[in-house]
Amino acid sequence: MASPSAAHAVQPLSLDRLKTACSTCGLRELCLPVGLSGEELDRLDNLIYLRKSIKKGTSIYRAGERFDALYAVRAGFFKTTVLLEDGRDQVTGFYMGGELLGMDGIGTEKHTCDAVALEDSEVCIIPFGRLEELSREMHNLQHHFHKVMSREIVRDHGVMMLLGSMRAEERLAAFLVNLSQRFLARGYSPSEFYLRMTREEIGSYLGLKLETVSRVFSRFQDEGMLSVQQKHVRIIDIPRLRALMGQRPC
Amino acid sequence: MASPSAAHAVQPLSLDRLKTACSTCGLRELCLPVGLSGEELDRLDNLIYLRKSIKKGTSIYRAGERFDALYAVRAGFFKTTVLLEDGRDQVTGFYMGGELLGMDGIGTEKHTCDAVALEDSEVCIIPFGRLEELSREMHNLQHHFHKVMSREIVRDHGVMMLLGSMRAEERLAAFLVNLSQRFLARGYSPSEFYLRMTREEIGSYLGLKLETVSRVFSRFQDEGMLSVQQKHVRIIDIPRLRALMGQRPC
DNA sequence: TGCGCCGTTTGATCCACGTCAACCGCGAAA
DNA sequence: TTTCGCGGTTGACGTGGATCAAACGGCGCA
Repeated sequence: MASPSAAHAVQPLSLDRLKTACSTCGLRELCLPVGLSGEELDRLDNLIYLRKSIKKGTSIYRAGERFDALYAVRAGFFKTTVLLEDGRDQVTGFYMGGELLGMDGIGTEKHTCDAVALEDSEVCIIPFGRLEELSREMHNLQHHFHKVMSREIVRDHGVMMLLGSMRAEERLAAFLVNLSQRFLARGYSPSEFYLRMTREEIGSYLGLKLETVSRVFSRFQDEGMLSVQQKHVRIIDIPRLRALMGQRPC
Repeated sequence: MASPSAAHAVQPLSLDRLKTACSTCGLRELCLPVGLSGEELDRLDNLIYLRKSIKKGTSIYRAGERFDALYAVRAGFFKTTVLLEDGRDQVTGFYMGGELLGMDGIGTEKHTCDAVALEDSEVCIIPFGRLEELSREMHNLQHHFHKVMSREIVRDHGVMMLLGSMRAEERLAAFLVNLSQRFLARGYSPSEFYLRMTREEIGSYLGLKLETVSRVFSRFQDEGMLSVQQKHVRIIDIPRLRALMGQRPC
């Protein structure tokens, strides 16, 4: 249903444009526009007018490529991976609607990881130079962008904690609780969802082998904490899962 | 010895002030002022006029405390640690001269880790609100600050890689090579230095137990790659150490 | 409808690192 | 100078997760 203010927009192009805008995006409360006023939103809309479809298995950018934009996930699901010279690679993050990709590239002007779609997806392109420009004029935007970067750092510390001092069960529990919360924030069920990534990708992110991930899933299921079949997960006992992720080994 | 330009500054306060300024700080090429012109540097000096001494073992800030400033290490050495409810804690980083601490706090306005001095140290206080203000007016400062945050993210990805897919020897090699480079960038010897942290702190950072760290040090020494006694390290074969950190297990 | 592939599950075995314990050595305090 | 305590080293042993291997099952494609 078109909003009253859009009713007199007669050109299809204009309508398309409207659909692209942050101001009408369902994810604006999770994404870059958080805290912006109506007028400010309009200015951000002028900056973010390009979108791009990314087919499953293809990448937005790859390590080594020139950095010049950030990407906001509009729809779909992504992973980022870094790789060592010897071919080993590791998943460093999973990204869903409203989350920002590409901040790793600012420091060196080159991307340092690959951002790969785990399903057919769509991203909004945020030219970084213009974002800096605009955030020089818009206090709120500037501050919110700093918050987003800071949270990425805190998230990474959480993963370091997980990789450095948690056992396999605790890691998977933490992973599932985190996914659950993020689905909830996006209006999806926190207790029932489809995993977009393989066991191997989960393992890579958690510093485990796929067999271990599979075994821990089975153990959780045996203990009645959740049910899994393939990529479909239903969490039955979130409190127990949550308790597990901060518990001593013995 | 006072520099010629400071010779006619008669008030002790003024001299003190001069010593505090970024413009005369030996670390300015590594720290926040990177890329600033003379006039810009002066403006930054007006912002960063407070310093603080931190005794060994005490902290600049602790998790949960209100965030309102960043801290640049002027002298000394720090670790940051996060802790789980159950008491487990983990070192998330080591910081030396010219590096910025506290960016984790921006996102939630509360610090999320403790920043503890590993030796008597000194930090410059950078009030964050004023930094945002100034970086709205100064392009270069804004961009450099974004780069610093981005590099923190990339550094964390490196640690995640290390924790998630490297063996103990590779981890310690990577750690030593990293330290070596950072000492070099600060004009110290890249091949001979004193560790400011204990084996336990190294282990915590690398996801290993102190005994393992100790054993790997001994193994490296037996193989002639370095010599260690207590906290004194002399690296004999950097190339071999470097080769080790990107090698397959077998 | 049947075939083949890839992701997953499960079992048997191995090994890198953790755990537990003893001892050493340096530096601070008495 | 001796003592004490903490950080570090080293050894013996245990174990969580890796590795190797086999089989399953859902899905795309012929």
